[in-house]
Amino acid sequence: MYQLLKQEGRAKRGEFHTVHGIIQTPVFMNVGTAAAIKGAVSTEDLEHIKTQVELSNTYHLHVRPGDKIIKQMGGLHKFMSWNKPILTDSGGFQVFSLAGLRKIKEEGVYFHSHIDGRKIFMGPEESMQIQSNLASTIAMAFDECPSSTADRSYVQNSVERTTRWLARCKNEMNRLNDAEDTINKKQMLFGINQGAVYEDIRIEHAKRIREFDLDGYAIGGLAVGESHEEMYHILEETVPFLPLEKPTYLMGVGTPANILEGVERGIDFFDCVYPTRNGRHGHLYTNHGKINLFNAKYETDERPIEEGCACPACRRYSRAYIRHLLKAKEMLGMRLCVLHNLYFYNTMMEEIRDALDAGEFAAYKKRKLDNMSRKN
RNA sequence: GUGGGUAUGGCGCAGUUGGCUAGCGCGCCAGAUUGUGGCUCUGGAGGCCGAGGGUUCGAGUCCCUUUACCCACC
Repeated sequence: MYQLLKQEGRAKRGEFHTVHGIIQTPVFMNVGTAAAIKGAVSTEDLEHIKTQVELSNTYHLHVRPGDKIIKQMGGLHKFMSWNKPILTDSGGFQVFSLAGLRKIKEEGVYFHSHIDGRKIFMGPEESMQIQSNLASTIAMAFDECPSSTADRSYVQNSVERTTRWLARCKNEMNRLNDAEDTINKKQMLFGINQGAVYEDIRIEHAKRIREFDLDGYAIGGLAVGESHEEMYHILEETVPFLPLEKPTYLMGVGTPANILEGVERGIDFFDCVYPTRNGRHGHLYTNHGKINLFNAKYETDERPIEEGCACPACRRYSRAYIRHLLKAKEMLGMRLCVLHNLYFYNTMMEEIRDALDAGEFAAYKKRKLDNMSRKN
């Protein structure tokens, strides 16, 4: 159940009640594709860096270790020892990101496993079954994410198919939630809006999927090659056609600036690999812009990544030390960097919520953007 | 002391029978990366080839001298 607490312009401040606790929005979900945040980050760590929601991937967990094994182990929460909300991505995005390894048909998608090459079929029903086995808090509908450069007729057909798939997802989810051996009988379902950069297709699709009365609505297929301006424009045009009384989720986005712009346009949920992937590569977010710890100028830098930061890395380690760890390929280096970046994102979301509560989001956003663009 | 070997950008090396603005890996520097295949990709800076002399139209490549280091034998 979503409760809209406050609005500032189109920006929403809300609470999303789930069987695994309340999610304060806007929120940034921390990406742990294979039931783990890459970089040797434990779920215990997540409790220290303000993580509210963990995100895992249906496709990856289906391939390894197998959703049936996870069900046997009591579901994803028990398996990875994390009792707060988990959102599972449907596997739909892999249709896009693993392009070349797939064949899309009306019934679903044929993949080749990136692990061992074996052929896998996944359609709406399979995706729902897998996600039900994983027993995540929120399941995502199985969709197709067409390329941002796909032509109009392709996108039109693709989106119509995604709508048909959504109907099948909802039916299957209802059936599974009623089944006797289902772990999470209150699993929620978010639908996904598509339409590439064609605003009329986006709007039409938004109207269609809201008729399904889902638990939340995502906007997919953005930040895949189009410009930031196009992305913001699509958000401005599309979000107003999604129900205000339900959470909105901008999938796969993004940079801190993207998130601030997204919040301003009415987005509640975000997720992105940036803080984790960039952390592993030594790119660290600070309030004065991004820094690359691999740079030689940090070789003898005794300062923490960011002065005043309370994350596990900044509390006791210097840039010089962490740089050394990264260059020596010590796991601890990645770990500290990922922790810092996630802490940065999670803290920024907290600041955004506080600003919204105080009715000062616009001012906060401007200040944050100004600071981050400053050279240091 | 004798014999042999090596000296080419920060490090490790390629450089054919001497021939265009001397390459490569790593490193360094700067970017990219948006529902993650622990990656990958894209640029950039930096050597006049140990030093000196000679042969030649032309030498990192041949000759002489010299210096440093390595190995072996005394």
